[in-house]
Amino acid sequence: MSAIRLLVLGAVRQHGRAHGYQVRNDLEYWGAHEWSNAKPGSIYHALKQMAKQGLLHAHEIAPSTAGGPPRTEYEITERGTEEFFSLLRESLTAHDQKTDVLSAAIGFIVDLPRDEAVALLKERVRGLEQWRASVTEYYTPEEGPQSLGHIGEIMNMWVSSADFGAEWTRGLIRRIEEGAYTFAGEGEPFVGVRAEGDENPYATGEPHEGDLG
Amino acid sequence: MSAIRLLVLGAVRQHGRAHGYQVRNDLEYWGAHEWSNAKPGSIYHALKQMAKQGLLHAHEIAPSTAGGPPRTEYEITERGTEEFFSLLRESLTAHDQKTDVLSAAIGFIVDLPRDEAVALLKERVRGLEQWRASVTEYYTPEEGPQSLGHIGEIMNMWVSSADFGAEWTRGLIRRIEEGAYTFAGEGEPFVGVRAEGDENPYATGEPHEGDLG
DNA sequence: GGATCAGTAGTCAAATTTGACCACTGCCGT
DNA sequence: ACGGCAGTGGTCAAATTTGACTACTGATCC
Repeated sequence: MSAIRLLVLGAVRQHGRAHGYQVRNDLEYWGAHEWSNAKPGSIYHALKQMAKQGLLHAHEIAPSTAGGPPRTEYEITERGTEEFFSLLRESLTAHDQKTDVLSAAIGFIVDLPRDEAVALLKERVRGLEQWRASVTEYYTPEEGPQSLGHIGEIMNMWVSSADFGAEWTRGLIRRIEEGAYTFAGEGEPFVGVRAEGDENPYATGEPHEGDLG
Repeated sequence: MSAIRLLVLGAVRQHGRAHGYQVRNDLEYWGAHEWSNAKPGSIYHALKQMAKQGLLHAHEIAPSTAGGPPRTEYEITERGTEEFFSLLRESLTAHDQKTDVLSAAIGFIVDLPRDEAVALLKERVRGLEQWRASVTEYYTPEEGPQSLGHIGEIMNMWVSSADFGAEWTRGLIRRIEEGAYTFAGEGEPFVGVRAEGDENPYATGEPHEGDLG
């Protein structure tokens, strides 16, 4: 699973109602074009697809206020909301995911209650630890570690990554448990979208030096 | 860029001449189905595509010795070899890549001379350091770090990942400089493919507990 | 007053990826 | 002697992703 569906669902959800370009802009505001495959084509495709699947409801709208082709506005449905939370929970707990999925999930983590967020992250750590154990056991050949040659470096990288990921997650859990950030049901939510007309301080036309590709 | 082209090119190259199923098997032997998108469809597609592009030469071959449809055998061309090394160098140095690309590159690193491998990895470290600097500078808002809210955790994750990646790479450089492994032009190369009929100790039908997905 | 550039909004063809499926062989148990 | 299953070798349709492109508005430059 790529991160695009989660990102798009979450963006539409925060707006209540949004057209493609708005979503596109939010994702850029979040830096998502730097760590995920959030290209225009993917976004519009995801919107259409999820509308077809009943996760979003499409409103055909008159020509836009500011040039360009007519826009379609989308609203998240109940099924869409369920799907959003399902994706979010899965993305937070599953260790076997690419970085972009986790990044996206962190971006929406405050849409969950604080307790649940912590519980899910703890499950993530457990998963990482288990996976680390199973990899080291499974890929440790009887002929000694040298029989793998440099291929062993790949295993080494996985295992180290797992350790790093677990450690980082523990840090995040600690911060959340100590009261950082504002979670669902704790009053004024964090505003993660720009108001109309607000300028985006992080957006530049071309990806800046240091793009994640 | 995904890792599949590098993997397939490298596999064919090591065999001298290989059919799709052989490639498929090598990749499984390397565990690539656990950390990359090396599914049958992708592999056969990549083979055909690269044959069309002149990177591989396709030999139409009689029905296989062991059941199933007729096989096509592929041989790497000169252009294919150039492409292989080009992809390999890029994958080793570029910090803005997904893990699967780096894993694949590590798997072929010994196809380079030792000096060059070290140089490329050092460049990787430089890239990571620079990128870290540019991200921290670029995404540090004037209103203080708290203005980003939990979104700051995403930046934090990137930056920590960069630090981890750099540190891991430094470790690898150290091991290589200390003489580990056998690189190009240093005699008997590491055998990374199974001989025909050899059984694969790491293959199971279903991905084992702890699949990277 | 025309060129051209940045911003708004989205489309399209081509390439790639996914996941399921086909067809055949040989072996193993009953 | 025959059913089923694992292994061999690959195809296919559908979904997704990519990268380039269209088309329009408003402002700015010279």
